Amino acid sequence: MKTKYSIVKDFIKSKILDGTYQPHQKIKSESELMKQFGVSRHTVRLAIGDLVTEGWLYRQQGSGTFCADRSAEENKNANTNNKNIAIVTTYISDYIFPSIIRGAEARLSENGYQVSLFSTNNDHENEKDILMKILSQNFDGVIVEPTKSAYSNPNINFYLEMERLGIPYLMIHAYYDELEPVRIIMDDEQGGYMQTEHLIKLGHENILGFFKADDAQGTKRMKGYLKAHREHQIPINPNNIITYETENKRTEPVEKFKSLLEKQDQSFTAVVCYNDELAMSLLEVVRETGTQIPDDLSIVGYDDSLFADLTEVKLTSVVHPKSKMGETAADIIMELIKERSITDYKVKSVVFTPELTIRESTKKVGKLKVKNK
Amino acid sequence: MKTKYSIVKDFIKSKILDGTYQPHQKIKSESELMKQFGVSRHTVRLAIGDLVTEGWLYRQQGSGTFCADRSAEENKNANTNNKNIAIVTTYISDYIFPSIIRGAEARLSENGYQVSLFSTNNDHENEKDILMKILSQNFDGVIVEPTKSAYSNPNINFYLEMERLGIPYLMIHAYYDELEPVRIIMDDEQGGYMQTEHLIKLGHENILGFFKADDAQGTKRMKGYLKAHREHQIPINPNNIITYETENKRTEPVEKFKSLLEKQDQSFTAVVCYNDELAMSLLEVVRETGTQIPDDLSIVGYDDSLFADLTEVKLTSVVHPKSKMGETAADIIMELIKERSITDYKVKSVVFTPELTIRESTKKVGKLKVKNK
DNA sequence: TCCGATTTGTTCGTATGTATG
DNA sequence: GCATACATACGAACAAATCGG
Repeated sequence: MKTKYSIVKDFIKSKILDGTYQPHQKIKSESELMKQFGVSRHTVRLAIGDLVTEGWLYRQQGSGTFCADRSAEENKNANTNNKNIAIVTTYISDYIFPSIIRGAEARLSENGYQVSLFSTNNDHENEKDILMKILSQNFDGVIVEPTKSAYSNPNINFYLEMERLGIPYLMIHAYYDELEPVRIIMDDEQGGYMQTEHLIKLGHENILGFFKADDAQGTKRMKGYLKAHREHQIPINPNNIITYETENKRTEPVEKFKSLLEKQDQSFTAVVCYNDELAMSLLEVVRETGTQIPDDLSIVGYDDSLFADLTEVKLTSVVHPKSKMGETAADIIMELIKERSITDYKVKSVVFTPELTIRESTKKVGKLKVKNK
Repeated sequence: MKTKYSIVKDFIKSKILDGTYQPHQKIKSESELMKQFGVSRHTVRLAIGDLVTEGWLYRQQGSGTFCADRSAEENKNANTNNKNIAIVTTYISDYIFPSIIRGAEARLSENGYQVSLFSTNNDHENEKDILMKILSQNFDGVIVEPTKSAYSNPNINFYLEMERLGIPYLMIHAYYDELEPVRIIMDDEQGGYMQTEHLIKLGHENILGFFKADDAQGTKRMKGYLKAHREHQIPINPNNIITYETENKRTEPVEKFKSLLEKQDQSFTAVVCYNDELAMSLLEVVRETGTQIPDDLSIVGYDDSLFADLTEVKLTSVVHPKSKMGETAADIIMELIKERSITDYKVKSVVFTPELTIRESTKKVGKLKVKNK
């Protein structure tokens, strides 16, 4: 060991081992080391580079070179230098999830990460199995779309364990309130508000609202629906609010809507839908009864999905960031991994502001009432 | 990944993974690599240095740089008894892929396997990167949806290397002919035949055919289209066949269809579409020109996707097994892993027989011709 | 055994790009 | 906007090990 770079290397290493450099502490900059040892930058970089690959240091461009925290790293994950990220969603193929996954996968694989996919099928038991599996391996980070986020979660402990092990995670779409995790969400309350306000401004006063009850998005959108009514001093008819569970999403709301349409005394003129998927189902019913959209009935969707623009009646809908949300989640989980520190959720969380895309499914309320078959 | 040293690095790594460099074989010298890539020695050394620390190469001063023997190391990784399967698709979010992935994921996770997702975005370069990544880890099996399966594949070597390492893989949707892999496919020729024959039996004799040119499905469906014509002794008008590439799927066929519709002398009465996605795009055009489906024009889709049943004109379409295909692929890859033997592809391969679901978009040819705007 | 060509190892200098605070 | 710090890249020189003749 008489080469210059190995002298520099040994010097830095000894400073770490004798405690002069504590984990996450900045070490001398390259130029300082050049001066101190009277060597070229290249030599210093060789020394530091070796120590980085050996796990003693990490570099951050623009910021400096830091002492690595080797305490947590003692576990076996040191040998497998693969970068793995788990994505846990409720459903893989439904609706807008593919776009979110695509966005995340694209961004992550660009950066050399590998994506493992898990789906809970909206079941807490499955979620538990998956979290256990994730915990028993060595993922660098986890992106979670919470299962039944409106309810209390029996798997909180697994997330806490993840924190204890220093595995960063973040939640998309919604989050378990108790955890205060970093999250990438929409302002769903604002979204529900915008759906409803749009209709109110078109003169509608009797507005049906369909909301999913088992996820936080649904309850928040309903909150926005109520807020819009209150702020515009429109009385709320409790019978106008229909909630449903994910399991029954294909039957429950459709049947309730059907029976409401068939009532002689119904007088609603517009519908706020939890999402475009539901809006499509309701449009199906509407078509059968011969009701005209938007002449007889206005309808607002949510997510601005492919459906919105595809069908005969193009749907007024709230824009969902979709793949953008996936990309953002990917970027932030990578940041969290890089920092390896516990971050206040407020620092990293992102809230997307909803926008309304107005198409053909909404219209000023007219004299016409919804026709019964 | 666009830095010069990473290009050199990837090049060398790919040579190792595709079997060009065998263990202990000498690789190109630094000066040769300098010439080959037109870069400085520093850059070459950076690339090689990385690969040395990652365990792919070892250097011997005065002698050269050599491919490392990783066989011992593979065994070390092998004892991490996680069951991992990679799924490689062209696109994640498009269309019917989410259903296939869901089907496979569900079945695999039931059996304790973990699914890693990769998408090539229909680009051979990406496919190569992904195959390299898969080869450098320890996957138990790989499910591949081939990229541009109609063309010759530049990454054959990586699949051969997979075989050499005893990693079972299978292909879905289509396959690279040279490899004769186990495959889960549809009888696309039969599908194309059924689409066309259905129209012929309804009296149509002037049938447009839109086919994707860069995947095997497209060419096979076209083959079926031609066969149906021949067998029913309907003359084929070459101008009736339109092919397009995946990259242009949103523009090329639509524009060609538009210009055909606008022609004064056009006389086609039906359209065979490569898939429902295309059919939807064409329906959009049709709607703008005021042409009536199915009175003025019959149209047949393929895949029986969500779209088929969702729109105003419900689409006659060939049924695609979708999630069933994913499940089957999962079952078979698990069998292959269990057997750990080289199986004749004929034993395990599955060919789904297509069925036609007749809905509202096709009708007996009438006196009416397609109207021009 | 020595020589010379080749190949990797170490070191210096310089320049420009990019991220951070 | 600016200085700082790391990232990438080019060029050059000499040292040390290897190998064939």
